Amino acid sequence: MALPSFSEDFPAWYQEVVRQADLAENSLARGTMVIKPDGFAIWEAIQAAMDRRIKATGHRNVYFPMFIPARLLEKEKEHVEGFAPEVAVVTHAGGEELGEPLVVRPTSETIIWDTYSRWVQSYRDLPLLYNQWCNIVRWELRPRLFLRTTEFLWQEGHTAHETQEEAWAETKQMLDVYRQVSEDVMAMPVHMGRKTAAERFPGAVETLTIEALMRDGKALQSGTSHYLGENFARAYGVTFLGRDGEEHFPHATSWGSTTRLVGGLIMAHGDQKGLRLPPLVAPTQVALVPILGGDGGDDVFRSVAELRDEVSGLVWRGEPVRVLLDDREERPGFKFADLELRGIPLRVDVGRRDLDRQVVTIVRRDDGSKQELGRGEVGGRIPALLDLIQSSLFDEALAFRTEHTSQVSTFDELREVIAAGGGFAVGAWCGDPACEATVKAETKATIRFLPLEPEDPGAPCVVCGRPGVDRATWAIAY
RNA sequence: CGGGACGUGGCGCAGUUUGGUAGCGCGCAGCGUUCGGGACGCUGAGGUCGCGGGUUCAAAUCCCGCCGUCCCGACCA
Repeated sequence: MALPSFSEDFPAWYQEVVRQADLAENSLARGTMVIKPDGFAIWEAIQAAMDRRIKATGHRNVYFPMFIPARLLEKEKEHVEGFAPEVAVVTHAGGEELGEPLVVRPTSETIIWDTYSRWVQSYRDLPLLYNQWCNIVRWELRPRLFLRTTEFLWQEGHTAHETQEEAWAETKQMLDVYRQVSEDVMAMPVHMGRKTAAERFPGAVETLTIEALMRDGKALQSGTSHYLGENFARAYGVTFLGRDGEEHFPHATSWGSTTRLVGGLIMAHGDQKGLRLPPLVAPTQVALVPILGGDGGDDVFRSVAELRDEVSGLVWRGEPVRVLLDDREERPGFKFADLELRGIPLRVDVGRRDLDRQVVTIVRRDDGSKQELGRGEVGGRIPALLDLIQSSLFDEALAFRTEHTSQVSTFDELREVIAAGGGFAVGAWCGDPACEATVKAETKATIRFLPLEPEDPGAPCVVCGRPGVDRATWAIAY
């Protein structure tokens, strides 16, 4: 496979690597994908880390149905401005006509808030802190494996609170959970910020986002957390009797992260040889390659099998080290290239020459460096090397982001940054959606985020020259 | 839904202009030589040429209709 350079052909590189590394493939149904075992293992690792943190912040998991009565959507359309999802209507199932048409949920607010109306009566019932792991269907005209598909897996949290302050704190708290998983687990640095009205989730009062930078200079929205105000409570008639004896609407939040994170992971770390997986999410952390040439292959193989048993007994960050003995009937050179394509963090080569000298060769995927270790010390070194790779990938991605972030003070400068291969362009904005739209129309760049709290940029708007009211970060987005 | 390309073994393609026995590379199977950075030789399996109709002695090739896929826009996490 010829790996294109990032700047020229990154999406092609991406699709090709996803396919060859055997993570996912297009399904027969347009726009849907099959997630293959290694791709799913990466998702499971992200999911497990996310789920732990969601539970640690006091939330419990529930499940709401995927198919909901069509009439519920009508209710929501009446009350929530801009909410007009196109949905799949199901009239038959299991060979029978349904008594009333169902729709595939576009988002779950509808069924959840209809349910919450029956769960809430008093301030004593609040807060409701619920999360669900499920799949969701949205018609995407131009699918890209993991990044944009018709069906995807996600987590969505839906909470109801007594006060605005509490709901807003929840919104920010869950955004920080997303930041933690992205940075600490996936080694993918993200910015936390606030969306402009144009980019906001319909029905939300405020949408917060984490934005990551991919290696082709495009931004990826990797998770969102919404403060919904009283909008959904009003739409579904959810009220509670407050401490003051009066009837109130609860303040709501919702937040979600998806299998898109797997796509972000691939594009944040990948290089021209393929994937580079952070050890914490790598389905295989250490690959052992026996080099069997000539005589004495049996001895080499026996030695590698012993090493496999030793390494699989190691514990790294609370879990057994995931090790693979690559006993495929292929030449070593093929295996080296293939294991690199799959992004396996560490590779250990053992051949006749090593065996004679009681050493092994250990190779890091992140920087390609090789070192010789004594056969007896290799096991002891592996946890420290996994730590090093985990942190190096983060540092490298952070350095990349810093290099690809520019301060701009004029529209020309903004245009130049976007045209010159992308990255983030940071500058003053007057707050007028018209200026935002102008930039989008002329450069395709959008405001990815504003600071969590409005910040006086102390400079005129990059677009129109009127006084700036906020500091905006522009980029081309996936 | 607008603009553009393309449908030929599992994958990638040639062949279509000018109709005449369906080919190449990769992959796959067997055997042998190899094995420290994507090996090589020999043998072999695998295709109603997207679907339907028409023209013709003869259609992957020409004509008509349909279906599907991909790329660029709009939409989106």
